[in-house]
Amino acid sequence: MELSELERQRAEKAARLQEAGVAPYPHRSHRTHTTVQAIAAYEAAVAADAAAPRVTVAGRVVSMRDMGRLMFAHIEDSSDRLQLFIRSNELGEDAFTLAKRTIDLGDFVEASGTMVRTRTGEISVQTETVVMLAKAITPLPIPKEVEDESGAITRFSAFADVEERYRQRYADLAVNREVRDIFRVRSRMITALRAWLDNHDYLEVETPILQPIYGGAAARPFTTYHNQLKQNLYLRISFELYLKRLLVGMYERVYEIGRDFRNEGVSYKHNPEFTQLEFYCAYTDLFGIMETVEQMLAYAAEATLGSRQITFGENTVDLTPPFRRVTLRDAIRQATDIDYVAFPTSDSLRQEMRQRGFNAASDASWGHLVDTLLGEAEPDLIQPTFVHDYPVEISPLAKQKPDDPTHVERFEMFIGGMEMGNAFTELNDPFEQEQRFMQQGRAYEAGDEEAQPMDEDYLQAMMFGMPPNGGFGLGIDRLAMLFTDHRSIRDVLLYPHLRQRDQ
RNA sequence: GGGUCGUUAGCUCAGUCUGGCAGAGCAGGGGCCUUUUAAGCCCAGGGCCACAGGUUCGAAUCCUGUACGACCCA
Repeated sequence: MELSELERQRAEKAARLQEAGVAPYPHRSHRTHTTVQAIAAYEAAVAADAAAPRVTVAGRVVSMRDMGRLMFAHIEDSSDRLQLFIRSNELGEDAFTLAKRTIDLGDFVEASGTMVRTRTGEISVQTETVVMLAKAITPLPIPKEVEDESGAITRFSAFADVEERYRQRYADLAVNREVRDIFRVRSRMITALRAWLDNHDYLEVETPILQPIYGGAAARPFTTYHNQLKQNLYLRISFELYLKRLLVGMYERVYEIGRDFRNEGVSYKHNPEFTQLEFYCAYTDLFGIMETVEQMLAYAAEATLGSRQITFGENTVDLTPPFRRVTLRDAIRQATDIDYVAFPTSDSLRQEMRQRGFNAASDASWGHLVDTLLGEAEPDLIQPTFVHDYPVEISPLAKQKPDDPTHVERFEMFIGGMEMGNAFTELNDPFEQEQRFMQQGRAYEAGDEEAQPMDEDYLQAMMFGMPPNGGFGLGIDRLAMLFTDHRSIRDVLLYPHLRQRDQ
């Protein structure tokens, strides 16, 4: 390890401790109270007119004010901050000097003493012993901050470099408490979704991440190789086909929460690996799924945030059922004035789009052009909206509408101007499914790299009989963006993908 | 993939337009201080100005390219 000047100074302090017979990295802590518990214990003692409690607290040193033979410091644990009131009177001359000379901002320490209120009124630990728990060598960019009467915190030169925050998330989390809260909300949200599904007789399952054939979504996969089997494998792009096989196996309600991988661009709403929730339910259809999703999301919002109204940027999103329903045709008509049904070939639709000033790639299929048009409508879909009835060309796993075989029973759900989920009345006719796969194969031959490959085993499963069912896939990261009011998927991923940097 | 902007001390940033000794606050080091909370005061440090090349007597600054990132567009 090559140490910087500041790191070298701190390493010397660790050595100084060792010389004084004190371990800079002792094995154990003897904490009796979290900072929140210590404060609560003091307030309870005051209320009961009892003696102030003795505590041992532990945490990271986040501020220090050296007054000579007296010093103030704040430590922070995962519950809160607490002031240490450290005097040579209590510690004794030698211990006080050692503490002063060896403790830096960022160190983990443990302090024992009696709870007191200082002259300015702050509840503190009147420290009798202070022990190093873990010496920090690299200085953390711990900002100075001031809290006003309303509790609002003003930060001075906070650690804010976005790239460094993502690359060294541990440092970001260590110094930016509000970042820690993002991932607490994310965790509570997933817990709530899981609880809702568990309480509605859904079985949580785990299906393969390494797959011999990828499928279930329109995306390019990551490819890997199994050395011993001498076989190419793909990282899954969705769980869909494996979950629906389980309905053949007589489970009626299944779900999985896990990671999907798509070999595509990185953006504020795309990461190469992302978390997905998919569930499938037998004996229901697209419209049953809509109601299920409404109930599940309303519950998740309430359980996570205590409200169905969610602040997202300048908007307030209301997750109270029912959600708005609009056909894809109407949504696109409203946003672009184009009725794509009137332009049933890629050439005619492309011409119409270009005439009206929209971008239309020359090599795009008709289905992709419709998808491009939907992109025009997307930013305005702020309140929860089920956009339903999709062209069959871009929906090879969904069942056709009984009265219109050019369209399928499918919806995409939009909230906050983002696509959040995708659902079908699932196709369970093996002969029709085979035709759809073959059509996808032709699309692939024509250059559509996102077309879905034939999956013989999936067809075999369906040949045994698959009950009618509906299914739904939800982008967990995007829902987390909504729940935490963040605009970039990177803000809700602990370790977002970044390009590798030299050194 | 294209465009715009950014990269200067451990952190947050000036300095770049108009080329001329590398700056501030915080953090760190030495000293003073027994009720502070962005504590205060005194002293002395700390730099591959992202990287490579070019122009120039002289480049953090101008030009070209590269890397990484942010935002916008596709």
